[in-house]
Amino acid sequence: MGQLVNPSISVDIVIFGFDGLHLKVLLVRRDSSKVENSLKSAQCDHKLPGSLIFENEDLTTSAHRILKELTGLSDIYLRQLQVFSDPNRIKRSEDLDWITKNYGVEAHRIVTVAYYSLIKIDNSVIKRSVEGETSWSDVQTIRQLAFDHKQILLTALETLTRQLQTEPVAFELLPKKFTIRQLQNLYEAVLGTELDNRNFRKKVLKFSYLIPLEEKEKDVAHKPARFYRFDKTRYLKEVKRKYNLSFIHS
Amino acid sequence: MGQLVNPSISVDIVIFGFDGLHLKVLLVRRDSSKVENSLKSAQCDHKLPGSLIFENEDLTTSAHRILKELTGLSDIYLRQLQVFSDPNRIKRSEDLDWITKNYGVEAHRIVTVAYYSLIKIDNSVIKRSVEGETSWSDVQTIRQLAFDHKQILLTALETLTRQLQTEPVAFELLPKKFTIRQLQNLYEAVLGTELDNRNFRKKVLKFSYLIPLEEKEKDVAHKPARFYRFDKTRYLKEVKRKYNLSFIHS
DNA sequence: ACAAAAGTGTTCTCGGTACACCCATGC
DNA sequence: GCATGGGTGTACCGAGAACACTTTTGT
Repeated sequence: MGQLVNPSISVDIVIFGFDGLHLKVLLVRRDSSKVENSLKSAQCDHKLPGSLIFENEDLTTSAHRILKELTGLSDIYLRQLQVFSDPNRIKRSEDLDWITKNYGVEAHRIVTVAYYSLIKIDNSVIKRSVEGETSWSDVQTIRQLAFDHKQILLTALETLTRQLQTEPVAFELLPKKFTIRQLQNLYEAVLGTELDNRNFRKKVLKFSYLIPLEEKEKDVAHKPARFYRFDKTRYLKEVKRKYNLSFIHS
Repeated sequence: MGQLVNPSISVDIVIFGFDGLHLKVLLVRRDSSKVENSLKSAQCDHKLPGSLIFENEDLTTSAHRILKELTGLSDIYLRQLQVFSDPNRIKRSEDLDWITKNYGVEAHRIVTVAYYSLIKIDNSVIKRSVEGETSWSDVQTIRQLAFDHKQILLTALETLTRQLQTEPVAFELLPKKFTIRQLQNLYEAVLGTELDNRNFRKKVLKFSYLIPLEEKEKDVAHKPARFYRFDKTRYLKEVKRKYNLSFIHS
């Protein structure tokens, strides 16, 4: 690496994606070949992407570095989640061995800062070098993960659910052109409920920042759906307008 | 201390209080006597309470330890805010000197985890040992603070504003018995707006978890106001009820 | 012509907002 | 009796929820 590594602070990232129907997380397979007794942890050999940090970098920079190494992309939605600092969060000796051998530093206790990130699956050409090591898993089917990563994932899910209801983060997960149905599917997948299509449409089509395009679906065996795109500038204007208005009321 | 200190991770706490009219923060005065050139930083000699962490403690435990040392209280509302990790957040050499001399460890770069905490000012008998060193400051009047603590304070304020509108945290800042007017003053102070008293009452009195008491104000030169208390159990029930109902809708 | 999903409108309820006056107390 | 802040009610408006049928395409 050539840079000074801080042996007590790491960054882990929950990277969400949406395939049109299910919410996915990007996981990496731990290479257990360096550690004996790897069979013991056979069922736990997936973890969140992450890394120890360099002494001269901001943690957000670390997180972006990890994302870049993994996906090749650099302009990605990223947000700090929270710190996980239980002194026993990495307790099993194989886990400590794995870290020591993987990073070449003597690891004792590691405090990790969790981030979560939203990416458009179509964009994310997972880089060749790590292919086979990384995979999209359906969030609903994940049973366990290495370290305390399951807990981190659950926290990220909670945050995503909340965000989705208050901020326009959905569009980070959808392709640039999307149909209203895709948008609704995303909300239904994350919130775990069914939504009334008529009311959903009525609601989202009121937003000035949802721009209808001329383009429509093709080769589908039903009435083709119109595509829309998200206009960030208009969104910011709309938020500002509401904010201003809220000062008139008391 | 007798315990192993981690020299690269600290905890800082924004402790909010409410005096009935203004929102306050608890600040500590830096003892600059150990550092030369202390005059240079005369205008910056207040900081948030904080400390480096021990290797064997969870960060929340660290934060509670700091609160206990400062106020003598242990059952206090505490919540993680976020990490501040700019490699240059502590850049001035006096600052580094101060840390080194204060903690007796060689400090280079410190990543800090900010917490925020809400306390009832009447309860908080600031412990004698640190009296004179700590003080409640009016949030609106604070101009600058040591390190990046001003920025941390602003982040905490934002979070508090948001929380106040979605969770019943107001009651952590008010005495156990309070009047509706006190509650309204708190909202007005934090949100920075005036609220219509009739509508405010109508709204909050609908909550089943706001319990009217028989007791009223005394010795006031106007109609005495009734006291209320917050019932946490009922709050949780009400939340649960709403949550269940939200599954009926779609 | 039929299957399959897209797209559309109306009614009702409820929460939020605007707004003005009487009430209990100390002095 | 008057000054001071506590406490109350009504009318309007807009957002959310329930609910069923027509449209466009491929086969």
